[in-house]
Amino acid sequence: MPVDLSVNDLDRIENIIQKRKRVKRGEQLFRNGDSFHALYAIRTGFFKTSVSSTDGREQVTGFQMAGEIMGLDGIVSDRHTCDALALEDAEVCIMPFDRIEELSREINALQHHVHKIMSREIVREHGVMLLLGSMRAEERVAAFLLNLTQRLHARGFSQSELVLRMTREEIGSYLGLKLETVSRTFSKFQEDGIVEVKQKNLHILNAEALKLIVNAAHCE
Amino acid sequence: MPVDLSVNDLDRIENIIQKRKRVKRGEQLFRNGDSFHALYAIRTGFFKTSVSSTDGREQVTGFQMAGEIMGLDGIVSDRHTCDALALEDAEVCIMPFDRIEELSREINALQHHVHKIMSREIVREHGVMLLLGSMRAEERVAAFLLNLTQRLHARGFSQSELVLRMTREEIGSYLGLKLETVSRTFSKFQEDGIVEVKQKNLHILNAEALKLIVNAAHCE
DNA sequence: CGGGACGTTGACGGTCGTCAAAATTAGTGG
DNA sequence: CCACTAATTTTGACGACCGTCAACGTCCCG
Repeated sequence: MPVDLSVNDLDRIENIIQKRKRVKRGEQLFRNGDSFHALYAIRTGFFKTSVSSTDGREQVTGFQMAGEIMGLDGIVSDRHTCDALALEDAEVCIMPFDRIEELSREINALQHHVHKIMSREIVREHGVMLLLGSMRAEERVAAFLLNLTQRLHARGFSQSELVLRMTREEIGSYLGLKLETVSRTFSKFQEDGIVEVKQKNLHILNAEALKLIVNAAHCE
Repeated sequence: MPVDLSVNDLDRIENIIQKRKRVKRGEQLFRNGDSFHALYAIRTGFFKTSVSSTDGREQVTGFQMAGEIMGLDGIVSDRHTCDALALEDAEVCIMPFDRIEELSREINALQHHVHKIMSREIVREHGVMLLLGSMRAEERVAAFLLNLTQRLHARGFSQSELVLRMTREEIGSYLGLKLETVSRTFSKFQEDGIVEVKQKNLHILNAEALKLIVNAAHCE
C-alpha cells in the first residue's frame, strides 16, 4: 500500500473494507457469471483462479497468496469471468468497488495505486504468455518454482522450503502441461539433485540450477 | 467511449489528446524500458505488442487495431515492459496518463471507462492463456481467425475477407506455434474448403466449421 | 481401517518442432 | 522498369517432446 498518506486518508482507505470473509479450503469465493461488486484482498490463505472454455477445459490463470488482489476481471462486464477457489482456509477483505472508485477520486495516491495493481496484473499475464508460448516443460516448471519461492520469500517464508497447496493437475493446467509431465519433471529435478520432492513438500537444493534452466536458450 | 456525458465533459476528455503521432510500418511506438508517460489510442493502422525473455525469445502478446489502447503495461513501473511495433502505417493519439488520472477524478464516467479498459485487457489475456494452455494447433489458428474477423467486422470490414498484416512467424509467436505449423494449418484449412489463403489475403468460406474446431473437445 | 483422491512411473503414439530446400513475394538500387 | 537480393512462405522428411493410457503406490480424511 502507498506510504505517503495522511493519517486521515489512511483511515478512510481502511474504511473501504466493510467486512471480511472466511473461505474454507475447497470453497469458491466467486465464480464465472457472478455479479461483480467488489475486489478481494487476501489476508491469509491461498487461492487459484481459473477460466473454462465452453467445452469444459479448465485453465488456471493464477495462484494468489496473502496481499494479492482478486476480482479485477469483473469490472469490465459487471460480472466475474473466472472462478476463485480457496486451496487452503482463507480470509479475504471485501472492498466494494464503487467505494474504491469514490475514494480514488479524492485520494490521488489511492487512484494511482489501483491503476498500478491492474497494470501489474497485465504485466504478470504477459509473463505467463511468454511461458506458455515459448518454454518447454522443464523451463516452465523451473520458472513456476522460482516465481512461487520469490513471492513466498517476500512474505517472510523460506527461500528454499515450500508447500505446494495445489495439485499436480492444477500446476499442469497453469503451465499448459499434463499432470504426468509435471510429476515427471519434479522427479527429474530430484534425480538431478536440484530439488527434493516429498508430495506437497518441496525443498529447493539448487536455485541457481533452476535459474539456468529458465534462462537457457534451448537452440543456439 | 461512454455516451452519457455532457458536451462540456466530452470536450475536456477530447482535450486529453494533446497530439497525434504517425508511426510508419516497421517503426516502434515504444519499447521495453522506455519511460512511461502516456497511453496510446490507435486511430488508424495495425500494431503488434510483444515481450522478450532474457535469452531473446519473443512472445507476441497481442495485435491491436483502430480504437484499441496500448501502453497499459507501463503504469506499474513507470516504464514500458513490452514493445509496440506498427505492422502498417498508423496514427495514434497520445494521451498523457497524468491528465487521464486528473480528469478521471472529476468525471466519473471517464474513471469507470479507464477501469473497464484495463479489466478488459486482463480478461482478454485470460482467453489467450486458455488458448496457449489447452488448445491444439488447429484450434488455436481457428480461434485466432475468428477473433480477428470478429474485431474487423465490428469496425465495418467484411466478415469473410481479411488481410493478415503480420507474418506467419508473428502469428506463430502469438499462438505458441512455429511458423511452419501455422503455414501447414492454413494449408489444411484450405484443403478442407474452410478458407482460401493467398499469401496475406485470407477468405473464410466456412466460419461455422472454424467455430466447430474451436469448440470441439478433442477427447471424449 | 477403508475408500477415494492424488501422485508416480512405464510404454507407446501423436502432434508439432526441426532442418532443409524450393517457390513466391517484397524491397532496393541501378 | 527491371534485375537482384533478402524476406517470407510452402512443403517434405524426420525426430523429440509431451500427451495418452494404464497400473500401481501413497496419503488423507472420515
